[in-house]
Amino acid sequence: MFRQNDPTFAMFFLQKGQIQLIRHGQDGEQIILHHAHSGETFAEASLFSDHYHCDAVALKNVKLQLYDKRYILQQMQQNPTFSMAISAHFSRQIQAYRRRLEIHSIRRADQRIFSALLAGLTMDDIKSFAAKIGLTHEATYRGLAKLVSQGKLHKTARGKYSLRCE
Amino acid sequence: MFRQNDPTFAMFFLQKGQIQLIRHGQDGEQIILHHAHSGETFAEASLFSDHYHCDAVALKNVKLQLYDKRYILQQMQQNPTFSMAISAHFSRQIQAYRRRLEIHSIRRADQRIFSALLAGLTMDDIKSFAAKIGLTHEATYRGLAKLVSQGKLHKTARGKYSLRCE
DNA sequence: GATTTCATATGATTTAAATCATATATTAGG
DNA sequence: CCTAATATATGATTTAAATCATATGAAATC
Repeated sequence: MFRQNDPTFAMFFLQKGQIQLIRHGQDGEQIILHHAHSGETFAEASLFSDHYHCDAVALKNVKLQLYDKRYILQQMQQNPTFSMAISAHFSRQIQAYRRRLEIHSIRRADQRIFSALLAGLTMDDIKSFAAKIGLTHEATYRGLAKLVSQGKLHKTARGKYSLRCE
Repeated sequence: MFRQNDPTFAMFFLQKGQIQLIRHGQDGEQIILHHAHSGETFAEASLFSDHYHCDAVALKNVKLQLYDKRYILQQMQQNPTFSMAISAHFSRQIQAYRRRLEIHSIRRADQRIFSALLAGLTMDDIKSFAAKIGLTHEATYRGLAKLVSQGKLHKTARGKYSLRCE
């Protein structure tokens, strides 16, 4: 999508696929800053910066929407309602990330999985869900099975689970 | 600071202390949404919501700044530069949280600690640093000792560590 | 100044998730 | 349709962090 130090031109909405954001240190080491999954926006901070500070590399075939930086900034200048909407969107993301961090701090796999589902994290497929919440897929399969046996989850189909009484 | 369902009146900057944000579910269960540490803002989303959606409870003696909601929204309406500054602040926070999530996904304690320090996470005291990165303080002490023995960190004093060549 | 409290630090043990292995169901591709 | 690749699922083993325990240095309190 873009490379570190490229001039910024847009922020993105990832409709499908997966994007990895990597920063390159001066001594050549790579730091993974973020894995963007489908349904997420990324490179928001590029709106307020001249150059991208990391690479955005597609890990799967991706489908994405591009939001032109100049257009957004212009709208923000002219249209307070637009600004407010952007800010509101950002603040909700901050909220969501804080919650995800708390979830990541839960040590027991089954509790972590359950909290993640309560928080509304989507489980498109189990392997990427496992990665999202910082567990191996094996631990996630076992945790899901445990939650089903505890009656906290309902298994609707192979690989499909739903919260009870939701 | 506030209780769930209270009408929103402000967002906060926590100068000192620790605040826990807790949501109460309908069946009485408590969900920890966030632990705010000194130097962090919280309740940003309250700017765009009528009622607080969680309790904010002080865990230590706190010192905080209060940003009046009406004033901020009024400024955002009238002053595009202000709006942009708020949005830029939010987007940087999003960036930082994403990075922290990646750090949380690193399994080896020493690597997690090192990445956190590289990312610029502050280590005011080791116990709260350990909590921030999702490790026990014991694991953190051991990880720090290992990093020192590997020559990646320098121990400047009891409980004080610094990155080499920074 | 003595005492309590807490952070730092490390040793011993337990535990649960990671890892490695394997099997089956499902999907994708030739 | 057949084969290959992948997701789901679970068993066996390893590993490293959590837990429990203990000791010391530093700061706070009386």
